[in-house]
Amino acid sequence: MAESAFTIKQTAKLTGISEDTIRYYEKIMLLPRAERKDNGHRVYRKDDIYTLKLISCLKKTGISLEAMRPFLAVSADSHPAENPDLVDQLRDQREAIVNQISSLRQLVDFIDKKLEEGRGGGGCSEPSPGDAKPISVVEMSYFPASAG
Amino acid sequence: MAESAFTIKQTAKLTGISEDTIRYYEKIMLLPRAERKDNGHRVYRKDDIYTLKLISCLKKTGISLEAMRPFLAVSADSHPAENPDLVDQLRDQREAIVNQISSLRQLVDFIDKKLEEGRGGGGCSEPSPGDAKPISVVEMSYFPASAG
DNA sequence: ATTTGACTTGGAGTCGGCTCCAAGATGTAT
DNA sequence: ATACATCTTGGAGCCGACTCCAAGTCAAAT
Repeated sequence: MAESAFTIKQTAKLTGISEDTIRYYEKIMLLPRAERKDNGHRVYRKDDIYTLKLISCLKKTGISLEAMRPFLAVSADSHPAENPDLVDQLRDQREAIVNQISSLRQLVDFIDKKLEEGRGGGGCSEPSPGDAKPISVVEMSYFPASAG
Repeated sequence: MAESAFTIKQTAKLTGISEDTIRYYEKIMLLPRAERKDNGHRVYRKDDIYTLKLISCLKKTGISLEAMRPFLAVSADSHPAENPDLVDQLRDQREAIVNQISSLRQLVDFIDKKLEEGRGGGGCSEPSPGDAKPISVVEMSYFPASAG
């Protein structure tokens, strides 16, 4: 019968996202309106837990709630390839994330240099629009490139 | 004499950070109080430009202004190793960033999978407290690990 | 002398993302 | 019956990071 239903409290505990925040996500329609019991209480299922965990995962990457929508849409939709808009949004996100990764890598190098020695600078340039190649940040200049 | 001095307007243009934002950074003391001319106008030098570019770089990684302080301190301080607090903060940041990178990598995999096929899930687990090993995300389960 | 422009200050407003609260409905335990 | 817990709703408040504005200063151009 009841295929694993959870209260909002349990859901919060399972996902590490507070009850208030879960309700907030529903309010801003990041999540679909949750199923209700006769008394109006929200009911969550496995899939909802999964979605919330996905959100929590996306949050770790630092993206905004708005930017998450395509991911959640594509996660719900089992045939994403049929939706060109979605595919475009995902491609854009992918690119943004790859860039972010390379900024972060350079930052790690910057820290390592600072920790190992006591001098030297690191910078962060516009990642070349190629792809995620192993960048040798050690060779980077203080002033990467001036913004036009 | 004047070793390359810039107005706030020029600085904003050079760094891609708005004048208001630069003043704001000074107000919250993310930046040291800028030198002033006789008329009270701010003057910026090469080093200040560099610092602002570093901030802009740090912002790309998604860290908060508060979290930037150690970086800016270590960047200004030429002998960071002598300040243990700073070193600790940097280590913590390094760890956080490495974790963020692995979350982001998994996300890229998630997108790739969604784009290539039309199904499957990706998740994002707690990165094992070892280090940045090449994680084969392809093998990840839908429900990585429940939060205690 | 006055206008124009680049700047100063302090403070108010905005937006995203929560977080907290009060009032009310329902469910179970005593 | 009454107390307590668990939920509901709507709305207010908070924090970070800006962003905008009004009033004023100063310097050069007309």
